[in-house]
Amino acid sequence: MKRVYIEELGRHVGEEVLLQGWLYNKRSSGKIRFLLLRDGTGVVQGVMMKGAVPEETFVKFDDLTQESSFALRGKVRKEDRAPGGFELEVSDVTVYAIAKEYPITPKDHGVEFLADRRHLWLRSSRQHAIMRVRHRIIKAIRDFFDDRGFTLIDSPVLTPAACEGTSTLFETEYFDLGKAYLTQSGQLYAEAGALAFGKVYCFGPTFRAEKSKTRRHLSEFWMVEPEVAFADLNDDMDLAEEFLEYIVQSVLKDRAPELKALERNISFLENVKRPLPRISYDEAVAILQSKGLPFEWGNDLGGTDETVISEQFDRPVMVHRYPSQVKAFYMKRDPNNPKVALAVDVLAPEGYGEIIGGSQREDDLDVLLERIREHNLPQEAFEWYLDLRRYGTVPHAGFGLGVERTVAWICGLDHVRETIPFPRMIYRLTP
RNA sequence: UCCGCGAUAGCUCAAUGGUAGAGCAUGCGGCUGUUAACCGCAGGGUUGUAGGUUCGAGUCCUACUCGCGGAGCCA
Repeated sequence: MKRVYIEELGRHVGEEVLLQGWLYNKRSSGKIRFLLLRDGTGVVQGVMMKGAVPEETFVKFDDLTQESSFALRGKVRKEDRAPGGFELEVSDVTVYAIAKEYPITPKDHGVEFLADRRHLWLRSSRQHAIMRVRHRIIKAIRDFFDDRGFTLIDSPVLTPAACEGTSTLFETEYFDLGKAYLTQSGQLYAEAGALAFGKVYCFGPTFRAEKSKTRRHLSEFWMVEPEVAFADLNDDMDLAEEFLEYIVQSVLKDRAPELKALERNISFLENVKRPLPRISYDEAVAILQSKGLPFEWGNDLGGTDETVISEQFDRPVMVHRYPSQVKAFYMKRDPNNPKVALAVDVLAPEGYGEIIGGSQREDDLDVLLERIREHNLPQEAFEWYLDLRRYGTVPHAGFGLGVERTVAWICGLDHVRETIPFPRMIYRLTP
């Protein structure tokens, strides 16, 4: 008998098949019994009628508890009354393991309870939908760059010093070489890659030890960072908007059932097409002040400010040319206005905040040396980075996209903790 | 680090300072098309910890612990 998955049942109508999985739920009406089997690709109900199957098969229903592992054999039937449109006319039941009392019942649970059981929570349909969207987003990210001639140059996780010298890092002992830090960004290494390969991206986990406690922060999160040689800020923004359009349209095309299961209103997502609006920081400040917010030129945008600005647009908005004082040392200043950096942040709609941060990089050796001194960074730690300016420096630019914020936005979640299989937060290291 | 909110059955939550309850889950019974099925019965409690006020505290007060949200910081 052929072993099949639930998602392919439509191709096996009328056939006898074998399905293997776990008990999602069961219902009985006396002489007719329904077993809901979950196999990771979907849920289907098996139907048994008393008298139509041997009594020893019929009573196996009584033993099965939620999440017990078992197999069903039977004939696939199109059935409009069944969830999913198909059901299995059960001829045999094989029990593999009876589950102990399963803690996650089909009723409501609190966030803390579920987070403590994240390893089980992943079995639920909502988490299933989120992880399948996450997977599709990551595939879109890789396809996008792979199809455009980018080379994957991953950056190290263990680094000798802070990349940007600003945020708090996780620290560890590294043999006899002193302290090492978990990376907060692969960008500096991606720059080396860009000057070696022209177009590169790195994609991996990054770490921040800030004691942030908000719905937008994790201690460990994934970031993809493309870097392109012979590119300026406009090229960078062109790439970012094409990239976002590709990601969102890929998810809309291939994960519509999952978005529906998440009850996501997709109208904002359907709008994500080029061109995306581009406004300068100065224009953003004008918007904030026109809304009566007490915002002064020179400050960085806070969470509320980002929400107010993004509400003015029906799709992600790019804010460029921030005051250089609030941006990292490696960002090139605008030759037309040295007070601002050639930086861009992309703000997602609906208050999801910054999902992309990027810039054109400082490519002049002397200027970069001055920035390192201004930021009180140890020059010796950056000598290799300065070499990139000593040996054939060129204008180059790149950006980083935070995967979890992107998943939260596309899925319409209210917290990034559901966007990654095992979230790491300030007060949570397990499971 | 600061501000706010919270902690009662395995879970989600009720309970005017006066006998701690319901739904789900679990066990038993019933039901020939269920859709988080439904109906009946049963078991299940040191009300986060420590102290205080009171004739009497789940409820009021103090401290602490843990969690959640926000601010700051950051992406």
